[in-house]
Amino acid sequence: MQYTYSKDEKLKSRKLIKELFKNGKAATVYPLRMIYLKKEHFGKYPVKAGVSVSKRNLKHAVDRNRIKRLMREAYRLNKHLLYTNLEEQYIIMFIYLAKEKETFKLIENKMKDLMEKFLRREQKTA
RNA sequence: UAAGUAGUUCAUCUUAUCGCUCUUAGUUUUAUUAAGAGAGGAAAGUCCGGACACCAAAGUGAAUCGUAGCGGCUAACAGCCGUCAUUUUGCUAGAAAUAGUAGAAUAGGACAAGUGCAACAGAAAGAAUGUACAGGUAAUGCUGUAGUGAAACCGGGUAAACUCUACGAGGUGCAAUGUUACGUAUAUUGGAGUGUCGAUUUAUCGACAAAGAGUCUCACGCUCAAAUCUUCAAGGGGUAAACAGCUAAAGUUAAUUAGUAAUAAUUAACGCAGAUAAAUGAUAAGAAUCAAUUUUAUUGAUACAGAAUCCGGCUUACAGAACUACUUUAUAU
Repeated sequence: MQYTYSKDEKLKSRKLIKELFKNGKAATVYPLRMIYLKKEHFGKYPVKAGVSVSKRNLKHAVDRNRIKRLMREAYRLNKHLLYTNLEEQYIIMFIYLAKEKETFKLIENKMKDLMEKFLRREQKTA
């Protein structure tokens, strides 16, 4: 299993992001919220994912960068949960809801919980 | 030695594992391998000044805005340096006025164009001239003194009051702008494209007048048209895709020379981030510094803050460390 997170695995197209926010469904494990949508994106990987932190919650760019890096790191180390269990292609956006900075350990644990919650829900509907 | 003020420099470090962006080279066909590079003194606020780009000349005047002793530096500036003046603080001299010296501050042109404003006190704060006393005249606040006040007729004070003077400023910003691709895009619908005169090639040309559009506001000036066209309005769609712009630059470091200095010149070395839902990171261990507890180990903290076209400034934020200068206090000689 590769623990990479290269350009092809990132959600970059503005068009896709617009569509995601319009039609996507949400799952929350505080302080993280996941917005996801089943969508053929013709990439090589099963998932395209991005992260986002609201300017309203964290005022300084330094703090937002820090949280985004932690979230990306947590996703990178745990994405195999999604890759091994998904058969169709998805686009996902992770959003940080808290107004304070959190540690990496907490974010990683919540990320795992969130992914499991997401998988359970998708397998039920499938 | 300690504390304070000002200035300058730096602003945690090392190793391992797992990653990200760019460049180069290879493998070889779209993935991977190797090497190298990868945030700041403020990258911040967006407050000034430029470079660069476009606006169909990028013009003149007005308005508006800005600057304001003098000289210099600079691509330019509201910045910096020097200097004069004024105000002010300390010290020294002196009986004092004041002078000398060290530092700090200053939106520091003009009230001899016009208009406005001036608490309290005072008759009166600007059309001056009341009262008392004295002097003087043909006559009169004509003259002096008293009284209030910071200031009472003096070319009075006041321009971070209007105003005047001198000088300066066209506007919009890299989502500028150019190329390519996608897209039925010169889509579609509606309105307007006038009048007079002259020439002839008889449907074109030229001149004049009026209207329209553009030129940030106003005026002038300038520019813009003949039907697969121009302009105005309505109105729907689409990309926010790729490349260029995009980082070699008023560059950084060092030395020498010129200059009181800001700064400039010469020589040598270096070649120093270019992302775009946006790279420059995460985790673990150790070291360093500080604080607390306790007593020699544990716990906690390590600031302010993250490039977005690029430079020069200003302003604001900032744990701590080092150096320099000055001031104060204590100790020693």
